[in-house]
Amino acid sequence: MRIAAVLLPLPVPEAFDYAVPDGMALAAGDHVHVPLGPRLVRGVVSEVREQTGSNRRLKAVAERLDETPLPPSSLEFLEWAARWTLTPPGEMALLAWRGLRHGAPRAERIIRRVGGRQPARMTPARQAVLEAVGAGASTAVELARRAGVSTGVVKGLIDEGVLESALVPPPQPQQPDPDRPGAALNPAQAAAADAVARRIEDRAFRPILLDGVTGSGKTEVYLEAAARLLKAEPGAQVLILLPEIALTQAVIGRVAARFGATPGEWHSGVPGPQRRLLWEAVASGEQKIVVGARSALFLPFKRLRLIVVDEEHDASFKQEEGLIYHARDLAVARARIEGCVALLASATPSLETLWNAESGRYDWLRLSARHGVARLPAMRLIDMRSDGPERGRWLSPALVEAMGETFAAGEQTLLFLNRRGYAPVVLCRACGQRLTAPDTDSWLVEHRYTGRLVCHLTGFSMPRPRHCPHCGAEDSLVSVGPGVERIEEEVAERFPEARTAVFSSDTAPDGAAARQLVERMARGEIDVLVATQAAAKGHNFPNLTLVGVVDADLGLRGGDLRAGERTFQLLAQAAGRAGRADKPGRALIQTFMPEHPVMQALEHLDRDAFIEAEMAERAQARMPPHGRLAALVLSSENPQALEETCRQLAAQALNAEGAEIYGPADAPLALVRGRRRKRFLVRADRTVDVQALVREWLSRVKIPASVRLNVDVDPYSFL
DNA sequence: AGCACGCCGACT
DNA sequence: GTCGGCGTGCTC
Repeated sequence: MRIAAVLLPLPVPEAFDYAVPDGMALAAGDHVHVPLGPRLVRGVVSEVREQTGSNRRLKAVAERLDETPLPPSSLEFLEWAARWTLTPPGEMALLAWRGLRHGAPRAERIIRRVGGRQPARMTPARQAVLEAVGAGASTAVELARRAGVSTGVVKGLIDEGVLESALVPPPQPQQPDPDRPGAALNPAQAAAADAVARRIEDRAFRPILLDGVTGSGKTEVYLEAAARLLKAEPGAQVLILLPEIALTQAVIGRVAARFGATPGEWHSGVPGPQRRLLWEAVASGEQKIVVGARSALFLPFKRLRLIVVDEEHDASFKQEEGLIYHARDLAVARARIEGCVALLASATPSLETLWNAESGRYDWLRLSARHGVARLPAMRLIDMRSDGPERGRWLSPALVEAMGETFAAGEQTLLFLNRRGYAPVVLCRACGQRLTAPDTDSWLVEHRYTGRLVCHLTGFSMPRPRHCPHCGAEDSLVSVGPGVERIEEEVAERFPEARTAVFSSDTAPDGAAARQLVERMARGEIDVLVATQAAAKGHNFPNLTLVGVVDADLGLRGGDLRAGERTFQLLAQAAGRAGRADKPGRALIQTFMPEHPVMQALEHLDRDAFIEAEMAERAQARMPPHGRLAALVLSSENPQALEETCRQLAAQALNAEGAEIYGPADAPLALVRGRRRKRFLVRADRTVDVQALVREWLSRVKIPASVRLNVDVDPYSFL
């Protein structure tokens, strides 16, 4: 008798065994329905083996589903990732077949013009429809929406034979043409592309760091390497991972221009049916190039030969909610399992990656020259203790003066402040209380455009009240500190003639809105753009010559491990926006601690010195990348159960050689949505298997159902 | 995650 | 005397 191990989307530590009914052809990777208690659930077979001893009576697999199976390397990757992140393997597997939740898109009914036929009677509504349809084709609903008329007008034109409707099947993946001429590469780019291509030809696992300053042309390098791969091996597949959905459109455009074919697009914003189509095309090998966010890592590639992790240092690769994983680390693991190249690209690589490059575990390719004639911006620190603005203002005289010069020259300014909304804190002048979301410790942020107070942690929001909710005083609430909206207000006061805009996840909530803002900026329709990190990444504004960092110290407060590293990366990237074309740029950085190593490194654009100092500090503290961390966050609505669980965990904390367990401590946000939160931190030397240590520790303590435990291996956020 | 089992308050 | 609240525990 044969046994199938089946991964089920449950919080259980291993696959469940089922008997394979006689005559059922079943293999690893197959999708099945199996009985679980009183119900039938869906799962994926991880292994089929012969029964050895008849120990237990097993239930039988109910049904093999007619779906594309997961390829063996996908399964292997999932199981490895589950062990690495201490996630139940079935829940990890769910990420891989989530793309199958929807059916494939059905053939779509589209409307198009018939020859040059004109309607017998022209009306303004009909005119609008004919203009909207132009030479292209679209659905009736979409067409009517664009023309601003009802679908009845469209129908009338169809009846008259001016328009016709036709069924078009969903599009097939477009095949990239690697023989199209690419961009002309400078010698450094050509050498790097050649080095990557040769590693790919080795057909072996190899991580490569592509380390190049902003504007040095890293994208061209990896597209050229991909072209050489696709030419040599037409069945090869390439995955390009990006930290944010907002960046996908730009890269998709670059890929399309290089290869004459739109790549597959994978992220949460893509509609379900389209995702199903891409999933199948990736599994069959039809889809050669995929551009996506971190979850694209779980696609069922048939012959993955190159994984690119662009902006590899970006903290957005760390998934923080639900399943917690770092897509960059898992990308390297997937490359190892596939036996292929992982190319990590960044202008400001993470310490982890630099450490691997320095030790020779990764190849290290450097691009130093800025592409074309552009030079790095002139950096200047502004000491806010001596040269700051008057009370209630946030822009220093030096920055305002520079903005004036820039504006007078007809050039653009980017003011960078990584803080959404109008004011980060609202407090009552009468009682001194700060407003927070219900049953939560985090402060409410004032958003003046919408007139609401918003909790950025829980999503709670309310209209700005007239009375203090604590003491009832009227008109006593004051907004403390600046957000991007407040900076824009100050700019408008100081430069009434300047055209201003705010770029944050509030003003550009989706890709389309972001693209629109970027285009307006690129066309020169905005003089001063006030932006959060949403605009710091990857956009090129030729007429932008001044970058002002409003509060450079923001990311350094709160004292988490990577505060310095992250601040350097973010601000170096923001400053790098200035002066990309032939105009010299400058960056002014407002700080209360100009002597801080991060500020010194920024002023002198001396990344290497900063990295060296930071690395030495980490080595001293035996922190990553010189050591490893894991965080356990326990939360519960029941304070007694939480206390008791923490007490037991603390009592069972094992003292292994080269590892320490700290805690329990109140998590920095000790109360979220009515749940109290406690935290343990494990620090270990690199020689210690942290996952095994945590697994062993947790096996000794029974966690009651009322207490939720989140294990975060290699934590990034310290909330 | 579901779903059942199990032990204490308001109803025909 | 039952219906049902959700706390606890198990599912191959």
